[in-house]
Amino acid sequence: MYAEFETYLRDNMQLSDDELRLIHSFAVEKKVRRKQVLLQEGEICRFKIFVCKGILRTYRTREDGTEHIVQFSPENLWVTEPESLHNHTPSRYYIDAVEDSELIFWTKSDFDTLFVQIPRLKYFTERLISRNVTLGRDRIFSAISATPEEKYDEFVQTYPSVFARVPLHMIASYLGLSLKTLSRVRHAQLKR
Amino acid sequence: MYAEFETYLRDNMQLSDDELRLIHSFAVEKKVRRKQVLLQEGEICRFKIFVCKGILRTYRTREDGTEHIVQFSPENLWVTEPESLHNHTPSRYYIDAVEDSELIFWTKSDFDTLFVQIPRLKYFTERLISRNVTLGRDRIFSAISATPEEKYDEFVQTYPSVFARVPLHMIASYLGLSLKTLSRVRHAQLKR
DNA sequence: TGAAAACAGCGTCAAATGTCCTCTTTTCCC
DNA sequence: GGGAAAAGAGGACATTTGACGCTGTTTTCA
Repeated sequence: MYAEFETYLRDNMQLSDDELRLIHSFAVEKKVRRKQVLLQEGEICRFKIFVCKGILRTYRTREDGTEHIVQFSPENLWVTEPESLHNHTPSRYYIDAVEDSELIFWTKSDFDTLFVQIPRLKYFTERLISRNVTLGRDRIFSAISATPEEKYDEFVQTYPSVFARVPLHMIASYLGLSLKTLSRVRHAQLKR
Repeated sequence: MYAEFETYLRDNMQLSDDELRLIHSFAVEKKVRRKQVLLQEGEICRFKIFVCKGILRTYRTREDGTEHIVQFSPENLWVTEPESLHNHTPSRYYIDAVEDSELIFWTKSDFDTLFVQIPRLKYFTERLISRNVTLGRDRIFSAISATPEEKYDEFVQTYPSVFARVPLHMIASYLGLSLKTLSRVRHAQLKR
């Protein structure tokens, strides 16, 4: 499973063999089953995850128990709960597996060590955060301005691989629509 | 006007007098009038702004010309368009002043110089980004899960100073509601 | 200071959306 | 293999929301 990650590293950073070994030395590989929970609300998040295979989701619940997905994370993405990780505060989000998945874990302190020893890794991570900030803004803009149909179309175009693999009610949850509205949008599109 | 900023710096970082002078040496102060545009869609963003006084807003338009506000920035906040700034790409967002405002500008390259010379400033900025990521997530969660009334209440509680100073139609734009819905929510609350 | 623009409330109507329900098919898991 | 759970479509109905038009007030600015 580590092979996928090493490919990812080589594709995105120029690292020496020593550096690659160092990163590997802190990594913990783990296979999880569908629905397995990786982080519960109230827990303190102590890790960073890289998704080699599968899909994770990050969501939050309302008082009435409904789940609202803020993020899907398929292969080659990093997942953590930054707020909880950095501040050592209880997480307000859940993280679980949508499919059987293959993951690699690092603890925060190990990753901080890596940052010190491998500046390029730090730099790369900053670029990822920057991209995430941009995507987050786009998502907010879409959420406050787009029609349900536009939201659905954007999602399908932007995350085709996720779209094909997660149940519709999760897509509805991600988009902030009822399942009913989503199915109406889809139905209307069949006619066109 | 620079005094407010220096207070802010002293409150948030321990910096030497030399460091404070260095930061000052790159700063450009500017007073702007209400509605003055600081960044247009299509322009490349070349600056970071600190708001000493007033309120800025960051928004984007749809094809039909409607404006959708993704951020308000009152005193003591930093404003830029990170995507455009980092990648030297045309901005998809506008930034303008909601009130007459007092601002301080730095160019990207000057700020990068400051980061190198003052590690503590870099570290502090990372904390701010981290907080912004958290706030962004909260905003997404709210946008996809909350009722109009909840959105309005959250906004009033979270940003009382902004609430008191911007017109209602901008609040509606920020929350993703029509002005009509917003006024209905407000009307309903008067009865309680 | 006077005209124009911005702001915000209100009413009506039509459309969009959600809730609740049933029913069917698929998937999961022991 | 079989029973249970999950997924999703669809109908009926109530509610919410938005679009539009109109009005009155305040603010802005030339």
